[in-house]
Amino acid sequence: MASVKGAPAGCYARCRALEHWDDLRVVQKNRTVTGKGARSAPASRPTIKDVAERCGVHPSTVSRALSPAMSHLVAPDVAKRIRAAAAALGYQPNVTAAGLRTGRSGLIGVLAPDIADPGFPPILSGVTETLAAEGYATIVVDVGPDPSRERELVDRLIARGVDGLVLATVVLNDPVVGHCLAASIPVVLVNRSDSARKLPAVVTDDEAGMRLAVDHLVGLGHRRLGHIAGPQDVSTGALRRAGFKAAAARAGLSAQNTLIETARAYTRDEGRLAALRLIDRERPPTAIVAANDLLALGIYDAIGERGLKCPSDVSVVGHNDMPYVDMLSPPLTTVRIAQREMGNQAARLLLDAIAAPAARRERVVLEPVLIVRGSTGKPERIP
Amino acid sequence: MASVKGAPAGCYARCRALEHWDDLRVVQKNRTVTGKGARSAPASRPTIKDVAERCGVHPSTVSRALSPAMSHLVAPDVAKRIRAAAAALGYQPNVTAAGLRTGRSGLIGVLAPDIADPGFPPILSGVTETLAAEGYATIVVDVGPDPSRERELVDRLIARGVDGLVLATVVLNDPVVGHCLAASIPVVLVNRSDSARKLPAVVTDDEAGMRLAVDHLVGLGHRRLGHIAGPQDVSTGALRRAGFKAAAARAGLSAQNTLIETARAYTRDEGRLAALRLIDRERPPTAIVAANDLLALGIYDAIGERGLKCPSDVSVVGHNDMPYVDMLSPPLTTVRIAQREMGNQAARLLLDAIAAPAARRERVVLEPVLIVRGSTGKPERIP
DNA sequence: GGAGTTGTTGCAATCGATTGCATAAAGGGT
DNA sequence: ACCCTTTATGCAATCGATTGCAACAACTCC
Repeated sequence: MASVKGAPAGCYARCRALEHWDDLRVVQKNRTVTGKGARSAPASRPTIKDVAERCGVHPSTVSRALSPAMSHLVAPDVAKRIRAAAAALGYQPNVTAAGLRTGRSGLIGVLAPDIADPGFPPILSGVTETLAAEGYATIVVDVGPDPSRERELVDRLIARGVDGLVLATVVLNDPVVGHCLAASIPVVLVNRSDSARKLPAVVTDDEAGMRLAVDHLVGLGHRRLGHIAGPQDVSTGALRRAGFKAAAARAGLSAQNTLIETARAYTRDEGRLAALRLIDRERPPTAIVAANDLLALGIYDAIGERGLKCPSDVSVVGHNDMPYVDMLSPPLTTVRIAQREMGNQAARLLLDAIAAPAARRERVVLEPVLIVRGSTGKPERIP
Repeated sequence: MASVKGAPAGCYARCRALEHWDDLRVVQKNRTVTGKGARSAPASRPTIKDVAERCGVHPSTVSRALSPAMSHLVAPDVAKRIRAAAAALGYQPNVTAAGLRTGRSGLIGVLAPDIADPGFPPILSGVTETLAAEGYATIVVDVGPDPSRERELVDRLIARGVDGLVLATVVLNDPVVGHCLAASIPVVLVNRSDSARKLPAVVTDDEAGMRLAVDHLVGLGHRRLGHIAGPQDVSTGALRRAGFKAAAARAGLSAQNTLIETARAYTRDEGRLAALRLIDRERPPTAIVAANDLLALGIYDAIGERGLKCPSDVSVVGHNDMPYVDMLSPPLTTVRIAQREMGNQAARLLLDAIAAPAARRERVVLEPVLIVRGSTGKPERIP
């Protein structure tokens, strides 16, 4: 090995000879490894140095030849030779080492409130799709029910050297927002936004969505509407609730005819409990608008429990159009939000923020669409 | 800064004085940064060196003090001082740098056939839960419809330095299996297995699951059963099909009374098409067992299209018990597999493989459970 | 033909943490 | 007092790729 190390380098004319030598060396190397047994990794991946030795050039030249941004600095024929050698050896750059030097890891952290929530995968899918196209990989972290872990998880991701963060978890006045700002790491929020709107975000027009739902129901003849609001510390929960009230008022409904119950979480069971509170009132609403499809599922449960029928006794409108709600009985009328598109846009925004850290904070608001199915109909008994 | 660098180190007695000096230095450093404007990263994270300087010890001592495995090598009081300084500075080790040196990244790659498939999130959730507890983070990659990308994606993950792989994508005779074996990287399969069973895997007993479904239907009086098989290059597709045939034969059904149609993919629409082929036969089956809930959804579609009723005209059994199939109309009778548990076990197996690369290849087979709901009933018209 | 360009390549420092080895001090035994 | 452990710490190399700078060649221009 030492004999080769001392060989002259950087001289084209000798390369044929060097290749010959190197082939011998490689064989020897293999034999040594096999003979000795386990010299650490048996199938240790080739490094930039191996490629350099095989070509008789300096590692730095290999680095430049293989980097699109720097390859113009190396002679075309040498670059070609290097690329060929790299391919022959099956060389793949060690991203960790490059990341240490350049300070960029090519990793993006994604914080999710709950991976198992059917609303999340489409967003994630959009995020990864766009990021993967730019060579980034994503680390998805499930925060779980305890939001206090969020801060620690962000720190862990930063320690891992992520180049940016996608947060699908933030609550209003979330301390993690300030934390990210202080760490000056590119961040983009998705589906939710912070109260101060200090960070770029991709959201849907929650208030417009509620207007679609309310107008649809009022158009059907409903005059007494219920709303099951989501957690009020989450932007969607607060905004959809506000949107419901505003839309109802605009449609001429009095405050007594707009009933609101708040769910403590976006879960089916919380939806059920809130729906029962609504149904069990003295004068129940003829239609209920849920802040979320999962809550709507709970409304179905409650309706069944009370022996009522949807939509004849109670109409139901969901929100998000999560997969397969068209298969429910009755198929759920819901406000569709473009989740995949939301993920794509969030990734795009994050890439922009990474490219130009000082750029302005953009905010993308997507327009929701009402999907009318079987869970809404004319009220049978006008109260 | 040079003046401090030259200060004597490794001497407890001088530490108070050094701390004093260092505080001064820190202030100066801050002032310099603020004054100069943007000295690269404004909020650059403190390194092990910063902690060392602050304590007047060598960086290696800090490294040892902060590493649980090595901390026994450093004096308790010094270790305490170091931990305090690290906490004060908000020091977090740079995982990238450590990974370069140690060769371990703390990253696990997960290959998924389709993140948006409702069956996958629970598995992923189980995997990340167990891995996160051991300090690992997961990179999830969506392979998408084109399986030829799998090999390249694996290589990319390996280039990223992942310590192991969880594959939820492999097909029978998948070349990627040999590729992983050759790369000698810890791998575990989940939900699917390779034909040669050369890799550790966590699967459910597919044949037992089909027996549960078939026996249930035969018990209800069905004598002519249909099966919608999944893709035959996927272990679940082939094994469930074989399980269906075996169970039907064991129950005394003739070959003419066991009808099989194969879906080209685990999708709702493929299920619909296959179900139509089954229903449109001269003598259709009175019950259909799907290899997967998504296919069962398609059966519902087909039944509706032909103006039939489930379960009175056709009973349907699904497989997987994916979220919210209890909300369908009728609620889906299905074979439940412990997806989250599957993820947990896969992660556990992978951790074992990383800890002891030479250990034997384990194989975990989970037992499925039949969940009887409303989509199965006695056949109305015995054919 | 000498000075100035342009184009290629090598050299060596660097990123931040880890770890085998050397060293120094403290403690123990006779 | 001397040698021999034990314990605690520092030193320097290392992981693999990147990049500013220097060096050298070939070429151009006057």
